[in-house]
Amino acid sequence: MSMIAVNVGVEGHHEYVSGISVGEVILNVHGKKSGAVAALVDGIERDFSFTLQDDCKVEPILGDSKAGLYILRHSCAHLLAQAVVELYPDAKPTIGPPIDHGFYYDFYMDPIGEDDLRTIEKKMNEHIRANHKIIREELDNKSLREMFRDNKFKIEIMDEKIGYDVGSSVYRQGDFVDLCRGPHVPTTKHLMWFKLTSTSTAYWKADNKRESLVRIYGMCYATKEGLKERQRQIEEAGKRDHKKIGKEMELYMIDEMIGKGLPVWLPNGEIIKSEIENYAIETEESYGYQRVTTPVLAKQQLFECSGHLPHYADSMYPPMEMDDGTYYLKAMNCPMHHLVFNNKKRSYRDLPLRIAEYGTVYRNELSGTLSGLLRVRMLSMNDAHIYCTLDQVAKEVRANVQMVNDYYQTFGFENFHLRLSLWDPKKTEKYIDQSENWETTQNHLREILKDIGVPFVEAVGEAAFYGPKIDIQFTTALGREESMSTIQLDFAAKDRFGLSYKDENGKENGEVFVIHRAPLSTHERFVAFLTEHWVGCFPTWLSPIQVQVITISEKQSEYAEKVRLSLERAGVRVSVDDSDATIGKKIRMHRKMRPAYMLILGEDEENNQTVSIRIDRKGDPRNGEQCKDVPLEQFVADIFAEITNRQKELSLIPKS
RNA sequence: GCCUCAGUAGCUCAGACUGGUAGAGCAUCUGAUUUGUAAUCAGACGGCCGGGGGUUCGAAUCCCUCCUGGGGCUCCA
Repeated sequence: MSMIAVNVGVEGHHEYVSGISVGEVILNVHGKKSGAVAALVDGIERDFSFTLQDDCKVEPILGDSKAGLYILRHSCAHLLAQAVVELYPDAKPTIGPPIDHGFYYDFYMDPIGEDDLRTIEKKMNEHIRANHKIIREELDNKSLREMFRDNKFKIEIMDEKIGYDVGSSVYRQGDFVDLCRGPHVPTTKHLMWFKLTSTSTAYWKADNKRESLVRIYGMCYATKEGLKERQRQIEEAGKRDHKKIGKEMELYMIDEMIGKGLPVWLPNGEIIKSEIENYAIETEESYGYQRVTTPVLAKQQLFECSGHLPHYADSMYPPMEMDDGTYYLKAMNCPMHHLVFNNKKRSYRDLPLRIAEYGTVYRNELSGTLSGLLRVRMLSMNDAHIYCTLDQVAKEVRANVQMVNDYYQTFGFENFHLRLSLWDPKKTEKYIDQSENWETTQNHLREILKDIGVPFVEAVGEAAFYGPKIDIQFTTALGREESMSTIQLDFAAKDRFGLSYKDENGKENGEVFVIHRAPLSTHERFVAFLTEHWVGCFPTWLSPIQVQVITISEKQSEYAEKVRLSLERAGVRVSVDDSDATIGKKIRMHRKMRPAYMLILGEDEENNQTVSIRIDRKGDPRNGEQCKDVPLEQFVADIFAEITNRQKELSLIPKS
């Protein structure tokens, strides 16, 4: 019997009999309650049953670590499949991966509803109580194919990922067995803290020409607290929902008579949108942009020229037949801006030329994807296109990354990262132009990003149809990632639109590169983000109601009117409530509209020409903070400064 | 578009499973009250129960269909 030396980390080296399982080693070193679900043997994830033959290094993978949760969720997906095939013998399991906050499993079966999820959960709990061992088995190719001969999806997976020469592993728990490379938790009792969350459909291989599958989502954590915490997070995100807050604050409405995905900006929302737009105009003027306005529709020929019709037609509203041709609503501004560029002969002295537009485009997004202001068919934005030489691209991109940083600073966004979005060379039909151009432009952008020195990730298949992009990705309250800003490099427009300029040598030069950029997403989406980010408690400069005046009794109506006038003269948005309701009632009524400040005016304030400032808006942790006896003149001057500086915090009441 | 859940007063929601005269709170309006920091009292107004069709003596309720909204349809053994 030979012995092996196992490096168990801080505990040093231990000697064991060769052939011992890694689970036993972990039990020996870390005890029963270690919280380990699997192990890292020489850096490779292994089941507890993995046997050690030689000297090696062993580390436990804890259930609440990132890798541990991944294994837990993967195992929970198997448990789900076990319950589903037992309850629905005809169901064919396909794939069941762990995902960021849980897992899912896709089945080829008849659709099921929410009630069925509870039945499945019960069955899963039975198997957890039975505490099945989860056993790994190695099979050769032939036995593997024999075992799954009734499941064409598993066979297809083998054809693609395993082939015909080698075998692979399966995992068995009770009567259930699934093709899987593992690793898994040792027994089903580790999967106690799970919950099935929803069901939906997905296509096999995300291909809508293939079979439609039933997808079941769930979440799974190592501990009760983990599960509770996630449920709390979901609940918290619900409170931040812009659709709910948007309704309370009367920011926007959507009416069936107008159409889905076509929001109406109500006065309060319009204020926020205009403030953002004014800020953008100011910023972009300082960055050397010139503004234009182009029509919302144009002839078919324009969109054929731009490449929209061959590559983007599905996302455009259907054509309108007119006596002089076929018209389309614009889905993007770029083709018209290209024509602006071409409107006169350009010299190298004109470059870079930055053309901006504050307008609205219309896109026929799939009806099922529409959601409040977050996904709409009417997109208002501060759009712009930069026309420059290849040499100038780096500087322009850098300026744009800088601009995005400026904006995010003002809006207080911290939870974001850059993403280089590349094309998918396997799906060339989705994109225009030749592969050499894609490769060189992508490399160019990558170099620029490296040179700027900001961290970024790369994503294949996320490019625009006309070129690669730098996207700024934002993480929402629910932990989901959304694109917020985008900087896109277009190498195809110059040929399609014949863009050119007279260069320093007096030659007509056609090497005009176009940068498409939208640093603030669309106004619709951006306001949705802002609303969620601040729970509707906007900084003063963005607040639809900056000051809500509340009188103690109707005796102060006259003074309230004076306060209103002083504030309005300073350009402050103010609203007065001098009704005969009690003070408590009035505060309660107005907090839902989330004014930046409430001003309480009573006899004392009137006598001394002062105001009593209060913060009270739904969802604000500073609620109830107040500041009495502030001279009216001082309040007006201070709030004017706070608004003009676009301050993020309410500074008129010192933070306690 | 596809799957799933839902739609009742301006808002938030009962009633539906088991068919029998549509309910509550808030908001609004009218009185009373004149208020000191998260709900003063009383009364009134307010509904094609999302639309259409069906079953039934009778439908908010059961069935079909359409519309609108929420969630999902990106994560690959």
